Amino acid sequence: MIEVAPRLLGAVIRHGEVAVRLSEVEAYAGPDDPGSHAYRGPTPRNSVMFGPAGHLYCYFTYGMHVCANVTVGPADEASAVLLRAGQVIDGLDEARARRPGISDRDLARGPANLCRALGLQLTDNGADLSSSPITLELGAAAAPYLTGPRVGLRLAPDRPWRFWIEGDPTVSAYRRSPKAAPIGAPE
DNA sequence: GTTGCGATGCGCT
DNA sequence: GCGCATCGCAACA
Repeated sequence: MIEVAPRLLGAVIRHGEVAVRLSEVEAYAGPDDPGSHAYRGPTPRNSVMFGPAGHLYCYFTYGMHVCANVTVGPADEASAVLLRAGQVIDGLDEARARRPGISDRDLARGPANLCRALGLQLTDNGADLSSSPITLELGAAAAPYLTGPRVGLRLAPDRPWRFWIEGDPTVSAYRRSPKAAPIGAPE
């Protein structure tokens, strides 16, 4: 499933008028990954992760933000890819209206911002990407990409499971969680 | 340019 | 009750 994550780079997620070409994603590998929501087994919140691939897992965090993942593995693997950033390539006017005062580059820069630009909400949790108003079109060819540590996690931040398109200005700034262990510390 | 911190509410222990 | 896969602003360099 880690191999699948970079294939989402360059893919286009579309919700109504607005489309975003993904420039940055982050992989979460189910029950064996301390950083994953699925780490402690199925709960009502993460149940979509334990379902089939090709569905949207949306969750609410920090009292105000929504983030979105795409489930990618077999149902029992509970793996998903967090959509971290991208470029708005369609529906620019609507995306701007949702995020007044924000530059075009930053409209979908960061996982919560991406959801706001696309208009994704908690009610979109579980959406089937093959038959819903939300669709995902995979890119024809993989873009050159880089990998590095994951953003914002307290646990297991150093697994190099963040993927981004080299040189793309819409990739979010890397910030390590202040509560994460020092770089290179054992998990 | 970077770093620090408050906002805000739900899921889980 | 506590922690959080975040963001944006204020302060500093």
